[in-house]
Amino acid sequence: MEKAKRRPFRSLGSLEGQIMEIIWEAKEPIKGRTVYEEILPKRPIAYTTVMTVLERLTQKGFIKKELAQDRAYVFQAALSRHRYVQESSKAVLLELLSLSGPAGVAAFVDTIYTLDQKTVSELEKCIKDKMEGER
Amino acid sequence: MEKAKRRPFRSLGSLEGQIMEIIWEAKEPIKGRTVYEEILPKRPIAYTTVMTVLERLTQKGFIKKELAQDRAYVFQAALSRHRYVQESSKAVLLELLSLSGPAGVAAFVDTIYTLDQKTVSELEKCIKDKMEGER
DNA sequence: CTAGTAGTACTATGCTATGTAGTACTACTA
DNA sequence: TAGTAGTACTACATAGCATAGTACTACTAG
Repeated sequence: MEKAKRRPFRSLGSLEGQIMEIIWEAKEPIKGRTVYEEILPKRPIAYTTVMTVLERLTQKGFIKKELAQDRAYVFQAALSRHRYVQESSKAVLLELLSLSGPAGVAAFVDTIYTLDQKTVSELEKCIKDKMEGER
Repeated sequence: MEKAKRRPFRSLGSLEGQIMEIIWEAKEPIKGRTVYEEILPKRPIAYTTVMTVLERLTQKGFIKKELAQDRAYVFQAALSRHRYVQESSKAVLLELLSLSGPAGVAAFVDTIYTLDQKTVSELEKCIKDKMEGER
């Protein structure tokens, strides 16, 4: 029995997400030690825990690690935040489509409009640009 | 340390989803046995497995069960497919917003346009209606 | 009225993802 | 050369999900 994984694109756990945040925030490659220090105030966990998660994120392809001069590895995003959002969006959309077709996606859009006005405006602008670009 | 569950709205596992599909498809309350029979061709699992999942879905509030005449329970959706889509959409959107603000949602919308033309058209129509309704 | 059958409830097992962390090995530095 | 920082390896707990067996219950056909 194959196990129809419902999401080809795996989403992140809370610690993983927090760490990705830090990595995205840092424009440059960042050391595990630094990630650890930044996360400490918010979440008192061990250095090795951070390293473990960093390793797992690397395996999952979310970040890349590279040997730096001082033999410490530095990590950087392999997937920009933007791209991550896109990928996960796509996964969700495809799920919605398969679940209830265009109507499902429409329901989604509908939901967007329940959000705050500012966001909606930005979206409209974005969509208009897009539409103009297409035709 | 509290564990910041990243999704207030829990998504469904593959079997769970498959079963919800069947329940949504059936317009009327449906018996466990029937669900079982419908799922068998696609996924050869035991009757009790189906019942277990049905029970879990009930506990999670996705479906309701009711005693029928012949002492068998019948199940029906407590959440319409539409509503489910909306709820999960909202969860995703909020996640996107917190992750990268309106730009994140925009990236999402962007992604919509990578889908097939038909879907996009439907969406545009839907959005236009919506916009007109608002102002 | 009794045996079989269908149904439900309860319980259990295995797997995977994730969070968490300890320990051992390595190499630089004071 | 000893201590320190870094990495790798291993381990353990928990939770969610898929899966299913067993025991108990109640209707139904002889």
